[in-house]
Amino acid sequence: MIKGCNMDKLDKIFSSFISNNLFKNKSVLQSNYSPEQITHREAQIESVASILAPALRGERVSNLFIYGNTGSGKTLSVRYVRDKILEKLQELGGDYLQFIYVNCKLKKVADTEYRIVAEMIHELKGSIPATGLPTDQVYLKFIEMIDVKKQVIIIILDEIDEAVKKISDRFIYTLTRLNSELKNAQISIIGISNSLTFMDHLDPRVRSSLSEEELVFPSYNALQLQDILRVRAEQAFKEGVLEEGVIEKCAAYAAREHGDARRALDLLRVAGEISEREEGTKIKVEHIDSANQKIEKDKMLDIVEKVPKQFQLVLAAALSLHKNKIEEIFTGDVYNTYQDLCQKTRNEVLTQRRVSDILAEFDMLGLINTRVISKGRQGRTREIKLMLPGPIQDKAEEILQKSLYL
DNA sequence: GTCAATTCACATGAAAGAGACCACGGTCTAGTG
DNA sequence: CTAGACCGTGGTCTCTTTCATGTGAATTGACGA
Repeated sequence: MIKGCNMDKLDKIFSSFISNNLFKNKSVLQSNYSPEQITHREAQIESVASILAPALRGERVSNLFIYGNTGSGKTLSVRYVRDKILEKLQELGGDYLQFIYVNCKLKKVADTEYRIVAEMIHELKGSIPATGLPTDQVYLKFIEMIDVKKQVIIIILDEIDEAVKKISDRFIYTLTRLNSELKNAQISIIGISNSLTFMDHLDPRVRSSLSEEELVFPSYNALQLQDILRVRAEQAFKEGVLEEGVIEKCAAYAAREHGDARRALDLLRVAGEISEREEGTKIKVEHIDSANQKIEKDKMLDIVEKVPKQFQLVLAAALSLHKNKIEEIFTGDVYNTYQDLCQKTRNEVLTQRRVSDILAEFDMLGLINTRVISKGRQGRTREIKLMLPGPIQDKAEEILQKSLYL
């Protein structure tokens, strides 16, 4: 019935998209892009390179531990050095050096010791079932694979703090001790972490072996962010698309978030997309603001939607309490409301212990903000504040209703 | 009024269970020569 | 004789429960001024 009009509209959207493309090459702004040149990280790259250089002679290199805030170029720099070394290696015609890159934060990878080792085997082009084998079998297979010849293996564990948090530091210990079981190959580990305090919680033995060398990546300041953005923007956008002050604003926003360059690039990209959708020909300063909001919003709603049902129930309980204008929400209140909700929707009721954990996880995800307070004789509890801004709240409620009632 | 003990309502930890998934090896079956 | 189907065992993973211990300040009640 509205077919005709619909088609016209779609047609318009498509054609405007084609004719009015602000981007020259959008992938430059995506987070997995590796640029030719890395701005403002020369010193760190040199350090990494000089630490890893002995590998080119087939010698084992020191374990290296790198830390710095998110988006300070850690992963980028390490990958850059890796690629350069591999290039050099090819020039020399050697094959006695291999890198294994594992990002411990990716959901399917992290979580367990088993999967991290399995992922390493994957990186080496081996195959291993996703589950079903004893963990030591997996280690055995890994050892078998790398010990076939004399070679240096450099394992890059990105976001290693996540892995240690989930598992324990035992697996790093096992990894460092693997060398004694190897006859031919040698292993070195590069650990990359966002958390500066991560090291403090480690077993001293692990700590000393992992941080034979240490490197800090300082956060970018606003000026450095501007430089980075300029270089990328030039490649990403067509000429004259960026309005005056856009880069500066972008950099300022990101600098506020601990100088997160990834964030800055995201902002710029999303701003471009927004402007494009509005069929504008320029990216204006206002677009950065909208982009900032949109990124937040998308992130949160995404979580609301993807989280398991029990989580959604808990969130719905907290949300309804909040809607009833109850200023101070505590764990007990949420639990009671949650129980009612479960009965209404015929869902299983979990124990308070579990709900407490779920709330803690929401805190981690940033949907709520909790603070453990003691109310004296009224006991100890979490004080819960919802972190969803108004318009997002409505959307979230919509999503929750849909997935809980239907 | 002051001080230490009490007490609440959870937080936080550790361990273990349930149910799903999976690999592996052994056994059975049907098809082939 | 052999390939494939089928089973039992033993392993992991995730979510959850059970049991146990910890905790910070309002409250209480004894005490002394």
